[in-house]
Amino acid sequence: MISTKGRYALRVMIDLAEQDSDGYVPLNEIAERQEISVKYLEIILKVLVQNGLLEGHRGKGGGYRLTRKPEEYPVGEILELAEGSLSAIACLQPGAQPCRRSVECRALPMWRRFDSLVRNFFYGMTLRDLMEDAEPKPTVDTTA
Amino acid sequence: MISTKGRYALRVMIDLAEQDSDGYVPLNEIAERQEISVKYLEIILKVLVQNGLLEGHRGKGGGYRLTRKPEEYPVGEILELAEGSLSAIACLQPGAQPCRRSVECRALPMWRRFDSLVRNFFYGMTLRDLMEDAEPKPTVDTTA
DNA sequence: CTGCTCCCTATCGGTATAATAGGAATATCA
DNA sequence: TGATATTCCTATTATACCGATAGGGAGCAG
Repeated sequence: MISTKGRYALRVMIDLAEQDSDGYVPLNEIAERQEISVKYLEIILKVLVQNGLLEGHRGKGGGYRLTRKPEEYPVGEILELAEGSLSAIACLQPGAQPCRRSVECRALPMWRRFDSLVRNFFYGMTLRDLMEDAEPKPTVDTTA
Repeated sequence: MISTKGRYALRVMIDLAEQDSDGYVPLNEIAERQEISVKYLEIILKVLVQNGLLEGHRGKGGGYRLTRKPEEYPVGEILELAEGSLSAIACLQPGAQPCRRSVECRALPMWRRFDSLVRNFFYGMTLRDLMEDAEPKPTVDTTA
């Protein structure tokens, strides 16, 4: 289950990518656009800054900005940092002590395959892809 | 994140399938084999019984048994019942009121694709597949 | 030095998770 | 009839996580 942390993080990153301003974008602008509390976003963005995905700048004229081009951000990286982990199964959490029953566990191979599937899905997609993923605007006015 | 409910439910189902006894298998036997508390399993199995995936029989000689052949149980069905939902995203939970931003949400198409991926994965696999999924025993003694 | 903005720590109510507990209902068998 | 085995039902608990709020400190610009 992907929580608001991952989803909000992604929305902020997309928002920043779409502004494509060279300068810093203050968080209150982003928060307003995305309709999310500034204070909550601060917490979420913290880990992204610490890991170099974002650069934060204090003071007047400060804000956040991307450190890479959108196509260089795998979605999986953002989600994994914001969520803390992408593993859907406790047994497969990095750093988990291997469960005693792993040898005989009939389900483990499936969990592993699932884990790969999830990882490949999210790491095979970048911020850029999401930007282009916008619902196509209808060329004909459907309100007619 | 798949919790113990889903994982335990699956292990019990596999256990039952592997016994392939025509009769009822008492839960304490399963619990012992699987090293899970009987009382906790009772709770988990309840919903599987209510939905007809298992049949429970009380009294001496009672227990649980499968109501179908293993190949007729999609893994997804078991997980979805035990977990309550398979949706990884709150927006896509069945019965969720559509989020106000769904039209403009850049991430939504990806969440939808992810949801399908997960569903197809788990519904495209049956208990039988898991039984055959056992780690192949090494033919050469690797402890040498 | 004033205001803006990120940064850090703490706190909180609510809910879910992972159990545990006690007993009621039901079936079997002697 | 009664003893025993088993599922079924309801309640309770401790712990942790989620989603968010709050207050203030640190740094930068004008």
